[in-house]
Order: sequence, then structure tokens, then C-alpha cells
Amino acid sequence: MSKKLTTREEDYSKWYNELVIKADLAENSGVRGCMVIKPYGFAIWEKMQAELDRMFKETGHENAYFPMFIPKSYFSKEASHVDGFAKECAVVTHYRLKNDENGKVVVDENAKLEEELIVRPTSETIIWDTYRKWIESYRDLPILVNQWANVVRWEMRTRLFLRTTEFLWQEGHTAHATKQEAIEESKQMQEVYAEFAENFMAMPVIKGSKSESERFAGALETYTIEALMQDGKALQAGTSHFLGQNFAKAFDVKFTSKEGKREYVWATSWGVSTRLMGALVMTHSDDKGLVLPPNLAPIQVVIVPIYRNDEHLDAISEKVDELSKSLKSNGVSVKYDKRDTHKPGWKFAEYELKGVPLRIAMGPRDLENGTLEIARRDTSEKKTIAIDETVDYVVSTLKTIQDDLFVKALKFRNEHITEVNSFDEFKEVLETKGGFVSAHWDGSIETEEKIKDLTKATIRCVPNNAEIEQGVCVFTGAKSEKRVLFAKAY
RNA sequence: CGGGGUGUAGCGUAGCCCGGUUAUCGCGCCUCGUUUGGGACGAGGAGGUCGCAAGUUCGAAUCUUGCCACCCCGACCA
Repeated sequence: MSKKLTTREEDYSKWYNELVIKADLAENSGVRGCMVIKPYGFAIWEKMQAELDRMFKETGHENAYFPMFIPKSYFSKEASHVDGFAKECAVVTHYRLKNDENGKVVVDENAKLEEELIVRPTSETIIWDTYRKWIESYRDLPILVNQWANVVRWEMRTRLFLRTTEFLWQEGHTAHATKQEAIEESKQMQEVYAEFAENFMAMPVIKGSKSESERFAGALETYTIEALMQDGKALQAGTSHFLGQNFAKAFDVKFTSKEGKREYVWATSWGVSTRLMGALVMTHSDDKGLVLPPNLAPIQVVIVPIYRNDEHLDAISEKVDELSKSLKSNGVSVKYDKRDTHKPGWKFAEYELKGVPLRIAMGPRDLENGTLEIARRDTSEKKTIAIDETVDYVVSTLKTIQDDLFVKALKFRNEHITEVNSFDEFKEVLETKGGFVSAHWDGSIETEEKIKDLTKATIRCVPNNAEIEQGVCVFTGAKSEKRVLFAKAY
């Protein structure tokens, strides 16, 4: 039983509050849409980082770090890129403050920068300016670099997790000698993201390509993974761009080929952000709070003692310490919560809110019987098992939960992909059922735009696995060979 | 930047139309006691520039004006 989510932030607060709070910077500054990630929330991000980082390295990438400040002039070099980001940039104009005659802190007008600095909304420009200096020969290629960083985009409207003014992400920027190699790299990273989403987040995604109007500013092709939230809205969960030679030309990055010719480098960029945490929450959580997949849960098993006096507690703790040790040696993260400031019932509710996959309770009754009670967060199923079976049970059940969460989300997702063949049907499905609508489209930006105006639905992607099928555009009746996926999106 | 709305304790709120004791209630917090297998109960207690400023008035959370901030809907976007 999962709660029907809406678009209103307050409806998410029950889940989000465990992970994140809105930064209260607004008092005088007008800064909005920043978030403080709490330790428990950040622990999830760290787990995501660790897995992604491992996958990046397995595919041959290395990490590096580039400056947060980008000189304004860099932005004028790639026209479509600046069009895409110019309206949402934070600009640094001064480098010093001073006290005025009233003792108030003000900007020192004498400390004005010659050239303004842009707080990176993404790092293509500064990275390509650097790559120019790194690349001379085909022997210097490919460059396969990733950066973990924060970026700032001054969006007109923000939404916690999904679109905050500042957010954490990783951005990969690669340089290649051939077009083919760059395309393969961007497709490969789409696969990496999809694998991560499905295997670790237990979140099914559709792999596809963006339509021209949804493409990244400066890209020739944008590969995306699209997920579906429980409220029937789609969420772009990760993107990988084939940038062609646009940035190489803009930043004059050339190499000498084997044949001795000077050629422009081929580029890709790809990224996922803290938005994934929002996706994780909105995919699995229910009325009782978060539901975290075991592979990303900071605490996989919580143990709650039930006791009337110190003797009980000592006896329980002795058993628990032993159990924790063997769980940990099997790679399970365990928390033993023996605080006496909260009652067991309170703790049960607390860890359900936090989405801990398994909860063990051990009380006097169990001490006598050599048992314990174990409860699954995702199904609420409770069982009494023998203490010496526990490690096996936990290890196998964590796997089961991980799989079950994926299967459940996949079922929901698949039930919310609806094929339609008329525009009436199209509107009807969007309004009543939500989810993805699979429909023929004539391939024109105008049609896409009109459909968006009429229904608020956008083309999420042209699925990679879309079959060739003769049909007519659901809106204009013009010929079409492929169905594309439309949805209302975040 | 357009259209709507809101601002009272850490959080959520009543009171405002129709000005009048010490600003209401719940959660949370502190103390003591009884409790502890699903968010305990009782008693006591702390906590407030009623968004800010000016005005009207004997008297303003309440009326007037100005300002500020935030939220929702739209345009923009990962």
C-alpha cells in the first residue's frame, strides 16, 4: 500500500525530513532552494558515490577536480551552451567586504573584479579550456575524467532534492580521437547509470534518447535514463551526452592524428546528481516513511532490546554483541540501539521512518527461548527465529528485499506504460492514470511543443529498444515509424 | 517576472471579520514518579520582538499604509 504522492512538497516532507532540511538562508538574502543534507541522508549519498565511483573506475575513468569559478568569457565561446545556462548563473563580481560608517558589513566597491566569475552551473567550459593544454597527439587520447563536485543553477523555481539551487553531482568529461569512440563512451555511461539505478536503487529505468528540444545545451545527442515515480510523474535520473566536436571547436582543442593531420577532438559528458536521492525516496517510500533498498541503506539491520531492568539489558546486550559481530563479518551493517531515553515502540516507528530494511527485537521472552523477532520494512512481515539462524536469514532476506523492491517498482512502472493511438486517448490516460504514454509522433518540434502546451506532457525519450512500427502521429496524423514515450515530468 | 496565498514558541496552529485581563491548543523540550514485546501515563515546569516599520487609538496579533520574506500555480530547468 503506497501513498499516492502529489507534487506538493509538504507531502514529501515525511520522507525528506529524515534526510534533508531546507536551508534557512532566506531571512534577508532572497537565497532560496538550498538544502542541508543531514548525516543520515549524506550516508546514502556516500553509498551511491562509492558504487558509482567503483563503476566509473571499472570502465576506465579517473577522478580529477576543476575550479568552481569560471571566467565569464569562457561562456561566450559555445553559443548553444551559453543560451542554455545564461539565465541561471550566479555571478561573482567582488572579492572583499568592508564595514561602512554605521558598522554594517557592505560590499567594498573598490574590490570589483575586472572580469566577473561564474559559479559553475556545469564544468564543460573550464574543463575544455584545460583539455586544450593537455591534448596534442592521438597518443594523449582518450581522456576519461570524472569530477565529484557541487554546482549552482539559479532556477526560477526549486524543489527539494529534484531541483535545488546548489546540488552535488558527478560530471564525467571525456575526449576521444574518433566520433565512433565518443558515441560508444556516451552509450556505455548510459548503461552504467541504468545498471546502478536498477541494481542498487532498485529503480527500473527506461533507456532512450532525448528529442532535439530536450537535449543538453551543446549536445548532438543526449542519452537518458527515465524513471517513474509513484505519483505517475516521470523523472530524468541521469544523462549522458555525445557532444560531437562543438566544445573542441569552441575551445580549439585539436590533436595530431596518426596520419599527421590536425583534427578536432570528439567529446562526451555525463552526470547524475543528488536528485537520485529524491528518486530513491519517491520510488519506494510508503505511508510509514522511507523504504531503502538494502544495497544503499546506511543501516541494514537495527537491533532493539526490550527490557525491564539493567539485568535484562546486560543479558540481551551480551547476545546482541555476539550477533552483531557475526553479522558485520558477513558484510551487514548493524546498529544496536540500546538508548534508554526512548521506548521500543518509539524506536520501531523511528526506524521505519528511516527505512531500515530489517529490524530485530530481542526481549526476555527471547532470552528464554534462544530466539528473536525480525521484521521486514518493505512488507511489515514479522517472524520469530532462532538466534543461531539469524545471520543466514538476514543475509538472504536482505537480498530478497532488494529484489522484491525492484520487482514491485518494475511492475508498477510497466503497468504505467500505456500505448495510445488517438489524441483523446492520450489526454485521457495522462489525466486519469498518469505514467508513460507510448505514442507515435511525427518527429517535429512544433508538434512536441503543441502537445506540451495542451497536456503538460513532454517527450521523455525515444526508447533504445523502440521497434520499427508503421503508424501515424497521434497529434497530426503524419507518418511515423516509432513510438516515443510521453509523460508529465519533474 | 505574472496570478493567488501566507507570516503568532523548535514544528503545526486558534484568535484577526467585529481592537479591551496575563495571546489558544497540540506535538516536541525539562523535572519527578510509575512504565518499557508497536510512537506510554500522571503531576509540575520552561519557552513569544504575534515578519519589519510607521500610522490611527486611552488601548493594536486584530484596523490603515509601506516594506520584507516564504509558499502555491505558470514561464525556465537535472
